[in-house]
Amino acid sequence: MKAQPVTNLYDVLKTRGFIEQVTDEDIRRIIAEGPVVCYIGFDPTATSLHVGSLVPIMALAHAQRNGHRPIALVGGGTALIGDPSGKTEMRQILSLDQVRANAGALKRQLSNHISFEKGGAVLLNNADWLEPLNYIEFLRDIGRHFSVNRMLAAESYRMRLETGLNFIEFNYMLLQAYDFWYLFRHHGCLLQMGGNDQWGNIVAGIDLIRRIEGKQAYGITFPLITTALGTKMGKTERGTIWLDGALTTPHEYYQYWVNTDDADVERFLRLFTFLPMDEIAEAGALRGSELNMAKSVLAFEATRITHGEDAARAAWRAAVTTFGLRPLDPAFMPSSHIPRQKEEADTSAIPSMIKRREVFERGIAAFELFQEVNLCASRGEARRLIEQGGGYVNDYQIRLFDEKIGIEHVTDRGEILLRKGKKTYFRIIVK
RNA sequence: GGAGGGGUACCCGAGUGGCCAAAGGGAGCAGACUGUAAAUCUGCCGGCGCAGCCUACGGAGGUUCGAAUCCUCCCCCCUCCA
Repeated sequence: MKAQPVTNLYDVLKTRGFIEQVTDEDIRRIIAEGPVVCYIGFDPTATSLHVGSLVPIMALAHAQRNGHRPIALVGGGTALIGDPSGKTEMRQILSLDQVRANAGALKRQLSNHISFEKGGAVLLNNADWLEPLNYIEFLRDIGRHFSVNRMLAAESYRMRLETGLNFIEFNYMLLQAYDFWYLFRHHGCLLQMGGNDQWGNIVAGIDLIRRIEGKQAYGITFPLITTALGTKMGKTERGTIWLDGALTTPHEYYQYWVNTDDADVERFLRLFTFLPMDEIAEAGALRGSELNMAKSVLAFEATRITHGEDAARAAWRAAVTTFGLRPLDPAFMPSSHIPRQKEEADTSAIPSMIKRREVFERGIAAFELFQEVNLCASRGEARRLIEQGGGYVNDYQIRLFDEKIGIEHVTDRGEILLRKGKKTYFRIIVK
């Protein structure tokens, strides 16, 4: 093993495609001089983070890997206000209880990517300092530093000035600026990162720090990541790809990544894995169906990062059993832990449901079964699916929509494998 | 508060008494072609064992043999005036 080359976090982020805007290029020099405390805010607006939050999460992980100290800030306080940036309508304001519950879930998930062990990353909740704020004091100490004229000029508000912006949302920028100042003062945080829609809020924080402390702080924003098709990251036909394994199984998660558009593979390997850049460049040079190897690696690594190695291997085995093995040359992307040759067939990662043996002794119409396991939303849909030739049992195409599925379909593994179309599998465990 | 415009399926959007389960587009699903990619082409796209029935055009009533379409009241959104 050769020694790890000295890397600059800024360069890492830059070459991997994380940087859209920087408030001041000096940040590169400052990062080179020593460990820096940096922070990114996460809104606890849902019970889980999703793939769309992966860019900031990976950025924090890179910071940690390069010897810096990341702060993940849960916006428990600001979520009570609602950030108007980049939104055309007012966001639903969450209740205190919802925010608290979501903040807890968020904490658990972030710890898959970042180590909060002693001396590592820090997880803070801005409710801790925002809630005790006193309105009059806040206006006198913080509010006086803000120019309404300048705030109105901010891109994040301009759009909303047309549709309407109410006072509570208008204050969001002050609170986020206050967060940055608070973290600067109490945690020595010099750098805030965030999505490009956060630019105005980040700059406001830097200004506030300059005014109160007379010191310089920095900001980096990430590009908005969309797929080659122009869709948002992590949003699919079937819904959001969550990071919580209970909401999106590791198998679905793996499948999401393995279905990446050709044009996105190299970019996604840079953003969503830790594999070295030279290996990624090599993978990106592949053409046509060869790119599928790179997609497997992407899927495996992305799944490994959020769900762990075991889950990733199980998802890989399920993919290999249903879609066939693609042997990988050991010399191809050697840093990846992806299995490279045949392992035992294993479908355990495929979503499943337990059904009683009697059901199949009696026999059940295929379309009914497809609807019952939720492969189809209604019986009508299941019926159409099968009539159009998209229904399979154990990889045999069903001809009649009401074909009886019986005990003879149960495999020696005690399962029935249903398939919808080319790639949606469902496993019935017969007990 | 006054005047006007509007609320149609997942989204956009046509329809202004029967031919409307509602044009067209997008999204989605399936099939063909492929590489678990994209593009393209074809079919499907409210529910129900489906030549029939049920539910649906903001909500509640009403007129009519028949209403998304006409009338009344209510709710919501937008524009202009105050």
